[in-house]
Amino acid sequence: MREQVTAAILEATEDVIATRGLEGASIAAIAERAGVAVGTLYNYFPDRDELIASLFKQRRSDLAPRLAELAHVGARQPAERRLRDYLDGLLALFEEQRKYIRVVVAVDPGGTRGPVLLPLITTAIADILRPGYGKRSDEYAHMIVGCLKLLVRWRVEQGASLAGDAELIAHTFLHGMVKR
Amino acid sequence: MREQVTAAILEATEDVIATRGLEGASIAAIAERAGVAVGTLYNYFPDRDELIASLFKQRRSDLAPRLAELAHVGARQPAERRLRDYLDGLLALFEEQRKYIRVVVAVDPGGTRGPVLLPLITTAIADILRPGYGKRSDEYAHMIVGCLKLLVRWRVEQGASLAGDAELIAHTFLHGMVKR
Amino acid sequence: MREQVTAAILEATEDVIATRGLEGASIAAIAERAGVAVGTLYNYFPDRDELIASLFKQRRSDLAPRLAELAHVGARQPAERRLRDYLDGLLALFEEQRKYIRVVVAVDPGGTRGPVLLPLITTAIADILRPGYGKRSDEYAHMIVGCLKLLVRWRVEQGASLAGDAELIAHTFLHGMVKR
Amino acid sequence: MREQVTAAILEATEDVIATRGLEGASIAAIAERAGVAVGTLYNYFPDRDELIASLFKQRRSDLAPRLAELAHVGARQPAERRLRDYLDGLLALFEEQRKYIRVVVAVDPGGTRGPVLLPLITTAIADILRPGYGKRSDEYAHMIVGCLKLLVRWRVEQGASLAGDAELIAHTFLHGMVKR
DNA sequence: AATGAATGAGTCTTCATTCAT
DNA sequence: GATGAATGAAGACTCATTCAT
Repeated sequence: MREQVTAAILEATEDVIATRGLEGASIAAIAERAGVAVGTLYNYFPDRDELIASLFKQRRSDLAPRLAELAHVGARQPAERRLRDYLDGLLALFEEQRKYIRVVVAVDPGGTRGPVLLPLITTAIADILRPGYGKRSDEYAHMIVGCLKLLVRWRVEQGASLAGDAELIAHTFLHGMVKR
Repeated sequence: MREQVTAAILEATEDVIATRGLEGASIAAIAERAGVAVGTLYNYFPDRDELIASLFKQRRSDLAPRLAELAHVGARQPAERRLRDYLDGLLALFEEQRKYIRVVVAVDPGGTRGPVLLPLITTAIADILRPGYGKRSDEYAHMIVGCLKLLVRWRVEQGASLAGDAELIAHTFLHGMVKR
Repeated sequence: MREQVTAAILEATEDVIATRGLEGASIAAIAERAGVAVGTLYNYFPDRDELIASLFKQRRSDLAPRLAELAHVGARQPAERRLRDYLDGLLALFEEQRKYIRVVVAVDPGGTRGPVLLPLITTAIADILRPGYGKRSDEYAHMIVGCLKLLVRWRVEQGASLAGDAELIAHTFLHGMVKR
Repeated sequence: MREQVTAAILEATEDVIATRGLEGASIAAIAERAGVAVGTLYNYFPDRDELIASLFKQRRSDLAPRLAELAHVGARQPAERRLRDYLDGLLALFEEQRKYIRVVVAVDPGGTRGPVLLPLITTAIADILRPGYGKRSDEYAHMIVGCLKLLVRWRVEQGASLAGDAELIAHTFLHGMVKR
């Protein structure tokens, strides 16, 4: 019961941030979207910062194990294969979590106060690349995540699907862009 | 004289946004950083929105012609060569404008209210790529700009130099990552 | 409930304007007089202008029908009789609304932004006089209202009663001043 | 020299108050109208209140002796004759000082902070009436001044002349309104 | 436990006043 | 003396947070 209200509030928060941005996410707006009174929010979260942080924490704790799993799949495989598979799984996850991903690509920066999703992914990719790409792997990881973020943001803005983007990114980083 | 104060205020604004983000850039904070009284800001800018917009407009009007020039260099060259040169020039520009670039990579999204730098670059890159890469060029352009943004943000956070990053990005997109 | 708070705020506004004038009626002063916090005012009125306009609107919509009624009483009577009766009713109304009348006599001018009470009265008196006094009735109406305003302001300042003033004004305008 | 600048500033103040009202008479507006810098005003007047008070004081010290003279004319005459003459002289004075009179009829209330012209006139009229009208003379004086004020304000708004108004008021108070 | 009105600290903005040139 | 940019106190308004019901 308490769980359900908590979940509803977090979902409302996600909605409002996705729609109006972090600054537009006033307590009043969130409460309205959640269909509860302002005071009720404060029965579930101590303050606005904590509420927003909770959204990130919640989604992260949903996604982190799945990301971890993705990262460990085929640990014996060559880096190229693992990258491909990781991106594949990642974008499937994104497609499934479209709403939250809108938040992620809209908000990211800001140290520990943001969704800490992209840093997580960056680390995972760096780890995947390390065996084959050595000290460059951190740079590549940041580059890949940058790609991912802006490409996905663009897709989301256009209401387009993410299908094919894993392959697009993987191929580009492994072999370069494809001439027509 | 008036020019100098205007410039100092814009620089203070840039500083504060780079440090505390757009929302942390209160009039009081900017005035303090600029070493002037609050009221003085209002002798130079009609209100906060206009002040911030002016920063973007100013920097853009400094950078836009140089970006345009970069985009036109070697128009007869093959796309690969042009991309390399463009990124090269771009990162030199970034290095020169480090402070403002911190703002750009920290703030970017947000329609016409932000620095409109990255969209400008995205378009330029797409134009460069179009001859060789056809309909994929928009996707590639977004990807490259994503790379650029996160890589640069990372460099800036670490206080590292951007030298070599143009080559890194260009090579990666043209040929894929380099195995060690 | 909401009605009561609204009424209390309007009354506080009336009080403060009567005491310190329109310019002295700061939001802080009104809130303090009303015994509520500043923010509370904004739960009831969108901004200061609207608050003050509401006071005028409210009082006017209370008084306007009664004024209209007064104006129509004895429509068949001769102008002299009607004027006497109108002033009689008017001053009874004033006596009853002493507080608001302080505002009216302190503030009046200023187009549609003020209490629009005196213009209303001027028109009514001009209409009453027209049959007997022709084109002079507008001048007489302004004169009578001027009399009324300064006489009432004087009475209010002295804490004196308005009883007898209707007769005083009516007699003066009908027959001239009375020698002792 | 100093006199001339002082006079110019006071005239500018008068102008601005007549045009935009007391609240619209900002230091900046007055300085602009006077064609001097803001700082210059403060070489002539210690602060805004003093500046405005000086305008009133100045005009009053111009007008007071003339009013006093008017009040003493025909001291042996009967009250009726004196009232007529006083109003006659007064309105001639008003016509001559149209600009300042706009200020007077626009601003009046506010104790000693306003132009103290009307109270002066009220006293004079009461004194004139006292012999013939006894204890009523104060009331009549306030009434006459009220008449005067609103009638003049109305004339000024309409850009009309004040000729005939002295006779109009005098006759009305002596004999009542004239039927057509 | 839910409600939503009340609260008041924090922001933006204005403008009388000062003071270096 | 004149100038007008700089100053900062004061006022309007917002919104996260509290609390009586």
